[in-house]
Amino acid sequence: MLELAILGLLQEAPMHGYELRKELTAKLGAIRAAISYGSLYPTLRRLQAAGWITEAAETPATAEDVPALTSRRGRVVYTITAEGKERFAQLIAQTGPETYGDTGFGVHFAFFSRTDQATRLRILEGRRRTIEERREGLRDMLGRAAERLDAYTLELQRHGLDACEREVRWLEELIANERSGRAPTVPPDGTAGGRREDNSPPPPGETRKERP
Amino acid sequence: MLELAILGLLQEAPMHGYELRKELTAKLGAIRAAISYGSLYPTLRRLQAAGWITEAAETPATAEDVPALTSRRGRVVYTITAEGKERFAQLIAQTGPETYGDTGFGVHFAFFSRTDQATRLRILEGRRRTIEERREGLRDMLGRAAERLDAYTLELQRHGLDACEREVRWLEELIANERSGRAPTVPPDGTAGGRREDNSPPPPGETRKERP
DNA sequence: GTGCGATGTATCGGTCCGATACATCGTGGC
DNA sequence: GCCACGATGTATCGGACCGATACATCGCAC
Repeated sequence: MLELAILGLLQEAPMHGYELRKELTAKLGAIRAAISYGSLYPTLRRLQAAGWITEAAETPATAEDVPALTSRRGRVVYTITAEGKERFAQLIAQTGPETYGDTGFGVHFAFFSRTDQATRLRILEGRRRTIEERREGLRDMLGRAAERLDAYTLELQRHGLDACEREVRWLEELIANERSGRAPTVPPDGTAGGRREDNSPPPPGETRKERP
Repeated sequence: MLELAILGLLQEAPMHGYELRKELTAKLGAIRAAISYGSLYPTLRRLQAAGWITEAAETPATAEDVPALTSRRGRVVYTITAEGKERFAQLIAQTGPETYGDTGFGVHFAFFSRTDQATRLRILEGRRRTIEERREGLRDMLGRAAERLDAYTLELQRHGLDACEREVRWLEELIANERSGRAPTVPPDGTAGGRREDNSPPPPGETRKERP
């Protein structure tokens, strides 16, 4: 998962580790707290060994001015390679059970603007399936096995069930939007929408289902 | 986390691994999919080494009848020890940053009926604090940094923000309930509430805020 | 001039997961 | 009669990821 996220971010611009972590946190803030350096650096090492990214010591723009006295050490900038872009394309397109888990889905979704529509639809429907199953499990528990559990556990299940139902509705909306060829929901004032680089869908619709 | 959950479940009854996993899945179904054997067995080993649980090969009740021919192998039953109960009490009472994360909070909450009220309140408030911070982070992102992110990422943030707001409200309710000395919300038909063993709170109130 | 928070790179031990392997049991179909 | 199949059951291995920790630099406020 980290691999996919790193490759995706480096595709936008070369970065050093610290920056990468901040961008990662910004992009995935909704699904995970903050990614640890204990994961980040080893993964960068691995990606580099595989030839998907290259490491370059930062050369200050004004290199001639201050040759080597202040020395400006550290700051290793990582750049994605052609093979890395290929790898990203492969990872982003391939779907499996882990694509539908909480983290996997979140990461894939965060890069939906680089994903073709067929894949987007496949992922959204797979995720819906997964959540529906979780929901049924919770419903069963709250129905049949309720007397075996204490009041707090039951309340936890109820809250979880609520979240499942809510997410299924959210996914339904997204799927409907996707099928109609529209971009995802756009905020009321309409001034959003990131820079368009490669293959995000044509966003012709300005419809926004109001959220009261 | 697993350690706490296992100790908590074995306190209700001795079990073998497979059963433990099922119970774990039932109790924590709302917060995590299903715990892996790759975590369960090593943890059981660790708990046993620490003297918190004991392992006993299952002796069939009708042991004399079928002495050793069919042999009935496998089925190792784990039982919690006095030290284990002590350890559980210690783990359930101690709070820290990891107590307020998604998984940590879920596990602690699932054993709230074995937790004293002061600790319950501390955990609920800590969790609320954590979610409020996550919420503020998402709000900032959707406000200031919105133009840097694509439409899908923004939609993900919105959904995350929504979930945060919802959870904060849920926690507020629970905190209010806790302060007033009531048990957690009780389903409308009122036939719930697990067996009462040690220290769950006196549940005098039958009030249930209706969920339309 | 000095302390302190942000920036920045890096490792280590430990927890947990996913895949895999293997054995037993009951049940239903042929 | 028998056998395939799904549930029950124990177990290991490699890998992903986290939390704590260490250490160095930079800019700024006091």
